[in-house]
Amino acid sequence: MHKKFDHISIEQKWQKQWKEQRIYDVGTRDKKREKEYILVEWPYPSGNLHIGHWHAFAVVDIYARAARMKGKQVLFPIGFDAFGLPAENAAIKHGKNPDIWTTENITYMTKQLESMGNSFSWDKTTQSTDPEYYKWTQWMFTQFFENDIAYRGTAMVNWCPGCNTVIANEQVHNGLCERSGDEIIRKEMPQWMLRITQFADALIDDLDTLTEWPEYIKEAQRQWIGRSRGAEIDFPLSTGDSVTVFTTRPDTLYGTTYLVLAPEHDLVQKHKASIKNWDAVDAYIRATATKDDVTRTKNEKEKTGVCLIGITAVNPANGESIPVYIADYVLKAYGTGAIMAVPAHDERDFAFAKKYNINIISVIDSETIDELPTTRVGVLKNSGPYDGMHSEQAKKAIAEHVGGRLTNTYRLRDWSIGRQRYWGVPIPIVYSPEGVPHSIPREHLPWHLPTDVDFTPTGEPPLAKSSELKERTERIFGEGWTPEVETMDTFVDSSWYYLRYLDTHNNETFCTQENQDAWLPIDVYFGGSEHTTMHLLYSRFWHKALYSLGLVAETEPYRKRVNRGLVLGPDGNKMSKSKGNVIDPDAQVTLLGADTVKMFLAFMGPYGEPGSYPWDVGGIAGIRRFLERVNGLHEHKISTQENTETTQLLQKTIQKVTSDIMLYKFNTAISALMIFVNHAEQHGLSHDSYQTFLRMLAPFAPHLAEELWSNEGNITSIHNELLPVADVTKIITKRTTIGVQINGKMRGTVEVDTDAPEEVVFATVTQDSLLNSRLTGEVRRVVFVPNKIINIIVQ
RNA sequence: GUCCGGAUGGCGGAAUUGGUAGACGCGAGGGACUUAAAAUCCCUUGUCAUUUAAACGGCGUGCGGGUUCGAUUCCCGCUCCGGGCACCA
Repeated sequence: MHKKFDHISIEQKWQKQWKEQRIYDVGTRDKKREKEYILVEWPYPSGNLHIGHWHAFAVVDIYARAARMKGKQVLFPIGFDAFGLPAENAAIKHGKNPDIWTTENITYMTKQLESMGNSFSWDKTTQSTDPEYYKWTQWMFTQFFENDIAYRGTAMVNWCPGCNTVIANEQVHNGLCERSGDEIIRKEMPQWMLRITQFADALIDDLDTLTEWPEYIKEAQRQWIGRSRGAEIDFPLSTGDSVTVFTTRPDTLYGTTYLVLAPEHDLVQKHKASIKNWDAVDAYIRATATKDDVTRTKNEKEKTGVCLIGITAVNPANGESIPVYIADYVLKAYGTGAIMAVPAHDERDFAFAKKYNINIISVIDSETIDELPTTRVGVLKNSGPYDGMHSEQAKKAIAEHVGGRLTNTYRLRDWSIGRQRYWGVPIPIVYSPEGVPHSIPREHLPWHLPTDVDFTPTGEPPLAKSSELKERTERIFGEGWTPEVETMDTFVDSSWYYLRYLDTHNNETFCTQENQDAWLPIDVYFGGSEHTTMHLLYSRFWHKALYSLGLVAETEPYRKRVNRGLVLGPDGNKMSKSKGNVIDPDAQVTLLGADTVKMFLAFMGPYGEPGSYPWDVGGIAGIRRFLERVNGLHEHKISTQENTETTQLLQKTIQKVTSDIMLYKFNTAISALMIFVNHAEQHGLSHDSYQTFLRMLAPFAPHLAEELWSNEGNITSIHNELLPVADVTKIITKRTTIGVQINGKMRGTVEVDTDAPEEVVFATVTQDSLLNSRLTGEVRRVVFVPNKIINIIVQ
């Protein structure tokens, strides 16, 4: 009977020792070794590590450890993204400062993280709430402000009149505020913005340089940015000025029979006096304002709008007078907030024109007979001098003819980063007595978050209630100066943390050029698919903005990106408290051990493919059984010569395991380890093979591998060893089994010498009485693939 | 509606520059050990039919076609599921 697998004492013992000896610290860059910067999305300190965190960090640790055991210098940092709403809500609920709540959570979760036994680079940790961190978030903002990347603009927001504040999209239900029940008004408000749209082309085009990103992630970003190529065209109005529309189809300009403005369009208010049916128009504008995007798309199957009586426009192509409408199917924030409507060639315009009896003129003669509307391109008709021209040429020709400007428009909008919240980075701006914004000079950074603040919601931004902040501003900048009272969106904090990890304690700069050169780019970034278009795009933008200011040397931060799958509850549903299907990792670790939990999560399915995997109670027991057998494997060591098969299998296992790890296919790597153990238990293995196996096991079950390694009398850590390298010469086998097909159907196998030629294999088949009995008639053709298959076509 | 994934045993999943489908694990059934149970170990396990049996055969990777000596893999047309986006001009 072998020694029991006492995971609790083994794990405690080695975690303590690793921590004391700091074996996973990276220290300074050692140029003699290749580097590998492995990044995992830093967690929010919600209070408890859930199974998703384990899936995110413990499984990636296999990859990190393997890289280290390949002799690389590995940076595998972890930190906390600690600003945000939950802390503020908890603070409101418990009357505690968010700082205390956050710090307590971080302390607890750090302990939980240590129980994972990960090889994190604990000497490189940081957190977004540390003033030494947000000092640089603020500094970068001031650089952006001074270079017109950050600006004071306006954005459409959900305004709750009851709460007297801006409400996030997810807090609006059926047009009503989740908290107060008041009807939400969509309105434009002044906001701090970042010019992400200025980088839209680079954000799309540079995706082509990211050759190691999965295509589906790049495609998601392209779609999110939503670049449309088209033209801006001016339509003169009867009021004397003009309206600019954006269109992707300038070739259909002759078919334009009306214009539509977004109800919120500036020109509507401007020409209030000229609009004869103002009451109806005004009512429509007010009705639109109460609709958030969700209800607008749900309930608005039918197109609605109001004609602006008293205002007409001129189609610049043919000089004809056309009516002007407002309609909520045109959005203020997209394009120019106004469209030229071509009912013959746009489905929405068609439905609208039918309803309001507007002219429909077809200007495209497509090859096939289409019912209107058709959005096809084709040869033009009813288009004056352009009749007979093809759409593609006509787009440019007609746009130029009417003085239009070829341009792109994007679905992506500028990033609004101001939040009327307490628990965030204060926006480092002060206003002069005249109300002009100025960035706060570097010597006053960090611009501390004040603590004399009542953060219970009243509608007023919490920072506006701080007398300390007010006094501080006047003391430094002079009487009458006032502070900005908004804080930043937390996506800002996480847009550059990968840079701070490289230089966590630097007081002079966010990260030295030397450290950047030493570690960037990030070799692989592991994360959740929910961040594909938000965080991942924001941080790429942030990096490009820094690049445009000469603060970083490369245009892209992440060389590879891997999105992991999702762990579901045992019932196959998403884990949630209300469903009672939540698996508590701490309980599993106590019961079965950290190595078991980690290996089970790795064994569930291929990492890096967007699947979802139910937690299988029997499955984790199977992993535990496997580790117990590994724990007893030393009893199968033999002092006599090892079986050749065992030697070969070991080499094959090394090959399989090491290559699978690099492909994030930890599931099949573990399967290969199991196959080896099954074999070794039956046939025995040498001392050398045993130790080689342990080194392969080390990334997967670091505690157990260390224990068994030390039991072998080794005095240094197994995690400072190198991964075994397969000896290919030992894998070559003398005999090979070849599949035999007759007329394309599998009929059996034959064993021949490896690399045997066709004649030999064929002869072997004919010597097999069963196979030979099927070879009736004339052999017409033989297809032979060496060492794999022979297919004999008869008759 | 649209874009991106996906569909393989009772379950999670293996295997694709087209070449022996179902590795590994779970579950299930049978057996050994035990007074008994747990644990452990051994055997069986895609499906259908035939035979006393060893065996051998038919079918089989969502559905219907196609290309090929050979298709889970490639092509065409569907169905269903998951995720993203959605009046985008």
